[in-house]
Amino acid sequence: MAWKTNSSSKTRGFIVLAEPTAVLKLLSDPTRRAIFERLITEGETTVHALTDPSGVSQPAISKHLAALKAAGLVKGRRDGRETYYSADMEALSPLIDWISFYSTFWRSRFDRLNSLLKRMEP
Amino acid sequence: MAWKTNSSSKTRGFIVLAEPTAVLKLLSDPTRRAIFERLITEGETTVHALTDPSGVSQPAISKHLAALKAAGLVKGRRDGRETYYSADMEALSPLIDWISFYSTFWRSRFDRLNSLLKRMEP
DNA sequence: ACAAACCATAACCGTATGGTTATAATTCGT
DNA sequence: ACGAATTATAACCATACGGTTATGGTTTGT
Repeated sequence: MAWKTNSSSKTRGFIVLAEPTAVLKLLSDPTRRAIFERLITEGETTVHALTDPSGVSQPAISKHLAALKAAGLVKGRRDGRETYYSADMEALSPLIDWISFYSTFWRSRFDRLNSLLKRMEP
Repeated sequence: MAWKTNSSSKTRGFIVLAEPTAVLKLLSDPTRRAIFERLITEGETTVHALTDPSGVSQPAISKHLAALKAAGLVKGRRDGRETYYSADMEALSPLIDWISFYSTFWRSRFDRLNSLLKRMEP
């Protein structure tokens, strides 16, 4: 299998998986994932709206948003003095691909074993 | 939505999601995820077999395995002086549930928007 | 015009984390 | 029986990380 660092795509028949490390690391922090989840469910949201019930300071939120943005998980639109952030679900692809790949791998192993057992039974 | 910390199940009609934080944290480390992937694809594997091409020391591998085991991602079977570890894909459920939940949420939002646009077009 | 609001960044800090070496405990092979 | 092999654990270390306060730059409202 071929591995590529940036995006997930099909090239010359090869299924090229992007490394899910960055996405996993970003989502593994609870506050950061909470921000991401709010952006998914509420759509465009400003920084101070995210800060309000978060329990952490505004700079903390801004740093998390910057990290998420650097990985393409969110994008920010400046409007006047406030910045509207929104989630980009597409950036979850590396993670979804990773899970899909190993789930289907495991599933096919399981299926093979199952059919083997079936063939042995009768 | 209700949140539960341990497992993922249906209780009294509620869909109860386990927190994916632990799984995400464990998989976000490249060497640790590499170990897990090897256990998926190769089945039961000993510690020194995992150590060999890993580039890190045997205690490092053992510590990673202990962490994975604590979260139920792997289980170990002692046989003589070696321990055979294997992956337990079932422990990925919290992560899969999380992705599924937010993917379908996003998908349904998209579908609603799409049908709205369709209704406006003609 | 000016104070307040909003956001990003810098500087700093305590802790978590992933790695190392050293060592102890079993178990295998001869 | 004894040395080698396998694994786990302890002790330690450098760095990464998530948080804080301080501050500066815009933009808004009055």
